[in-house]
Amino acid sequence: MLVDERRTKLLKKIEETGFISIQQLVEELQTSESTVRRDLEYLDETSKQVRRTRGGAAYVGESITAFEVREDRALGQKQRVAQIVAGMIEPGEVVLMDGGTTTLEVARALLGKPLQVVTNSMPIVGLFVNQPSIELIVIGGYVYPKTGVALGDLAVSMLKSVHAKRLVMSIGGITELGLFNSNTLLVETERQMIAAAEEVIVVTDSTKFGHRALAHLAPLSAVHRLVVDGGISDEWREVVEKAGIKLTVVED
Amino acid sequence: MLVDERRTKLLKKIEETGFISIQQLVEELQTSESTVRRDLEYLDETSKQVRRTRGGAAYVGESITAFEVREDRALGQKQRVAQIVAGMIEPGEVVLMDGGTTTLEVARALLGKPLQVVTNSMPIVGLFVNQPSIELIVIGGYVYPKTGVALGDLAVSMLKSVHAKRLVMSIGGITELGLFNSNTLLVETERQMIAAAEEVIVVTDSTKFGHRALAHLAPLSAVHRLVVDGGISDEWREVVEKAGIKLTVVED
DNA sequence: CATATCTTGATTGCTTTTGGTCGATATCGA
DNA sequence: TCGATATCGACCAAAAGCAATCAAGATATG
Repeated sequence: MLVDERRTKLLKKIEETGFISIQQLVEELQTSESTVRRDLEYLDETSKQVRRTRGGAAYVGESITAFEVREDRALGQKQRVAQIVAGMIEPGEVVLMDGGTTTLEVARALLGKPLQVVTNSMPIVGLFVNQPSIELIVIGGYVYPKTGVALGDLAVSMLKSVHAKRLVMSIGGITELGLFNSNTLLVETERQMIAAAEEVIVVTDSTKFGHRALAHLAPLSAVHRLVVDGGISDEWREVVEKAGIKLTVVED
Repeated sequence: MLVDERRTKLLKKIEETGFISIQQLVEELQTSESTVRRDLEYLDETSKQVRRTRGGAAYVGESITAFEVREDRALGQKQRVAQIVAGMIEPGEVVLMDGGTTTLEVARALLGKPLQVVTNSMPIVGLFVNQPSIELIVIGGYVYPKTGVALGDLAVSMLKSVHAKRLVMSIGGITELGLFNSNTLLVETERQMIAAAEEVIVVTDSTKFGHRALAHLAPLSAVHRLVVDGGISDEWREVVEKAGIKLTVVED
């Protein structure tokens, strides 16, 4: 193999992968470690697209390759569901928002829309603070560490003095007996949220159906709308609709 | 795995979670405890976004968005003042924390110390959420946009049901007439904070002396301690000490 | 054809990185 | 308060990576 040919191949490899080890290059180019080192040294000096690092080389040029594209796979579904829910919310409304990763996605989809948002979720607070279009009211209380949600008596009593048009909430499980969640303090708080809202929108994924969690939250009759991904079975569709809930299924 | 790659991943993990244990990092990065320690040590020194704490590492950057970055000039001084104030606070205490850039700096200096923190400042919430050593109680209410502080009736009534050992608060101005701040809603909330705390620590910079702001907050007699930078004049020192306030001056 | 030059692969010490151990120190629960 | 446990920093030996060097073969040059 010619020198230039080998170096071109090498550069291409680095470009493709972003990172590559010397060992890997030795194998792929069928040459010695010394040669690879020398080639890298040369490319590092001349091309300015390659940076040598201990153990290999990295591509630092103007990203021909999709560096960041690796990350977004499973998010697609949740984001589509979130978009649908966000579309249900009218500008200027008062929206009560529960914690959870799905509701956080909904919050992202709401960015830019003029709203009054009431929430006990610190991640959502972090998202909305300094958003000029959003008037933010935070529900205080003991912040549960893992989820960043304010709970407890303080939260409950504070919720008693607010009122919202819609509630967007997520759940830990759902059966014909109603909604479930895993934490009794959380359940207590969420009950008060339901009491404070005119319309209750539950957003969940289809895997939650048929699962009960530790604590019973509310009967199905408390829910007005439910948004779920396409994985929901026909049996559960029927259960939900029989309960008088407006069901929206977001197909893949 | 390459060194830079590993450190990048590590930094990302910390950023995502706010706090992460060494054990968790060992598992997720498939490396040894020693290596993780060394990487953390490196990141702690260089990146200034990461702070090592016993058992893991915490993200110290502006995790809750970059809001109002007027921490320009006297930053170093502010940090020294913050360190002093943080030293006044014993592990295990209940601390009530006001909003403001100086108190935020105090909060940073408190990272890692086991405490119960009560606050209405969303930036501080963003800093402490996910910190295992800190039990966080957030004061709810209407979130004032520019500063990210919860105010209003809801905040006041919630403050009525809490009690704290110490209050760390900042002010807009101070004269012999007492403390001042620029926002009546804020003043109302801060008055309730003073009522809820056993010891009131005011932290400020020397430029605030002699300036009145829109709203009178409290007389000097409400203050127990005051921490200020070295720029304070002898006249003001005397005024403060005459008022029975324990004065700590942090020299440059 | 002989010689000079270049390239390559292997070897050799040297440095960096790594993973484990050990005593010291901090934290937590009784 | 006092042990039990966890975490830490310092140290060390092994492994990995590196630059420098050398010899053998290829290629170019006269």
